Amino acid sequence: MVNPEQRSQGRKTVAEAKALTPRAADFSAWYNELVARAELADYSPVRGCMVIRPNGYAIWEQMQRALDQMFKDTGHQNAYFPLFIPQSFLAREAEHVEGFSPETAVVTHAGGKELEEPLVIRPTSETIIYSMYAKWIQSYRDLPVLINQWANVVRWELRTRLFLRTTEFLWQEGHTAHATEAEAEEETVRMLRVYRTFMEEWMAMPVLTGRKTDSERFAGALRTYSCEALMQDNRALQAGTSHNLGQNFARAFEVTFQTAAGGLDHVWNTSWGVSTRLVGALIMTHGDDAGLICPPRLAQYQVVIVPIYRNDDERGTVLDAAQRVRGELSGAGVRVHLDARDGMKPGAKYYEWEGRGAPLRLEIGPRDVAGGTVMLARRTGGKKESLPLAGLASRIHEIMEVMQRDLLETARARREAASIRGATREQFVAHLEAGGGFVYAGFCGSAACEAEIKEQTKATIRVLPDQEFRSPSVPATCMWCGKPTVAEAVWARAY
RNA sequence: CGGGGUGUGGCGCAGUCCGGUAGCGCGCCUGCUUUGGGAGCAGGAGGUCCCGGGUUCGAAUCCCGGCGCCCCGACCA
Repeated sequence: MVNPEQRSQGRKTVAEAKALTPRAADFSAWYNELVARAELADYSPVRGCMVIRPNGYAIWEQMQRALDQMFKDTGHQNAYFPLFIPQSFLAREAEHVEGFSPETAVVTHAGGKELEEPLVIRPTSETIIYSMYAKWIQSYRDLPVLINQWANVVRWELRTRLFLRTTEFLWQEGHTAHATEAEAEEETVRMLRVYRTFMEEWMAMPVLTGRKTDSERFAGALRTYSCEALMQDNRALQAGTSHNLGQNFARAFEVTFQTAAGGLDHVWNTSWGVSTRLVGALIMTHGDDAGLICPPRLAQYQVVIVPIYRNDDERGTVLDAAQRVRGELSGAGVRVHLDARDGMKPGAKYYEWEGRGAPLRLEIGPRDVAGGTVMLARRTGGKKESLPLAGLASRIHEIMEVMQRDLLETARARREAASIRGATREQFVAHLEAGGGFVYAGFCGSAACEAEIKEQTKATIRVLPDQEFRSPSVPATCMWCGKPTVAEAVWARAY
């Protein structure tokens, strides 16, 4: 017996059978299918954990490379602190322990015995790092301390999504110590700017920067700043944070130093981090219904060469030519891959590399070999074009630069189209109902008002925007309660 | 933890109502023919039907009890 569903399934075209769920139909299904299709990550046997597969890890490695250089350029060194933290350390800073206790994993047994003091698996490393800084810092001459670490952290999350929120994730956490509050603030803002630069110039992802309200502040920080991006489903994603920790941890861990004047003072700390969540941000910023679109600067392979041939003769000459092109591009600093798999039709390779987000594809067949040309296809669309072999590498570099810029501008235009400014309460609610996006409006500064808005609309204040993102004019009253505005705020429903 | 859904080859699903020993699409393997946008034909591999009990001559299917996962709510990079 064949029921109607089965028959219609049997009639599906190949394209239908293999297509991702379109973003417009179900954004979250699209995201999950894309991650699987592009082989970026897979679910692990442990709930909430993920395996980052080579294609996904390659993107993270590119991110790491770029960020690491930026950290070094701003005077930071890398170090490594241990995974295990004595449980009592977390408890030393009141707000911090309250913030993280519910989501820590704790080791109580090891070596076949119960431990005298349980060990927390780091959810973040402030406590272990500042306990060490207490040993290393004696004098103002030892300051500033500018250290970063690349590490894994564990937070026992209830609801997880690959890359966006997993129980264990990879990140970097910078931890600095300074002699004055002003210096710490300067560092906090400097690193926020580094993140913004990275997100715009490498990820081609536009972000708003600004300060978090107290309710969204990092547990234990004086002030938290963040970079906020808007995904294609018009939900906001916190992409990076930078905290001015003040002297909170310095007091808890007695990180003191002798001042030039001979006095004793606590240091001023900062911490800042971005995580593998950025891979999720990249997917949801640029991906389309065909799959991932990776900006050239972060792509594992910027150019993929697909050879086309009909018989062994052609195969020989075409592969020969393809290898020469690969050599030339590679020599010119282009990350290039020749897909020489036999027995797979060119079209199938096109779809596969499009799904994986490769920015550029070169097709080389007998006609191209004869004419001394290659056929170029861009992942971002448009007609294929025939390019002469002469000067190919520099042409490819130009095209990648244009593509990198266009991706950023397209994303920025999309974000702006989904943003409204100077909103009233009615416009705020209507905008969220209509699909969402960023809403700029007047805010009275009251935590109670903020909480009520969150409860009733699910929208949170993403940031109190930095100067350059503020609106030319801001309503004089809070869009929700009508009391006088103390700051402009940007709301959105968020991941 | 509350509400809803779901568990069947690697992936997506049908079969469950009405019990008879498992099927479809994609993927995978071998061979031949193919290759400028997801190849065709032929042959083949692969399943504790989530787990444990029960009912029955017989259970993917019915009953009881667990567990996992997904979605929606309270927390979060």
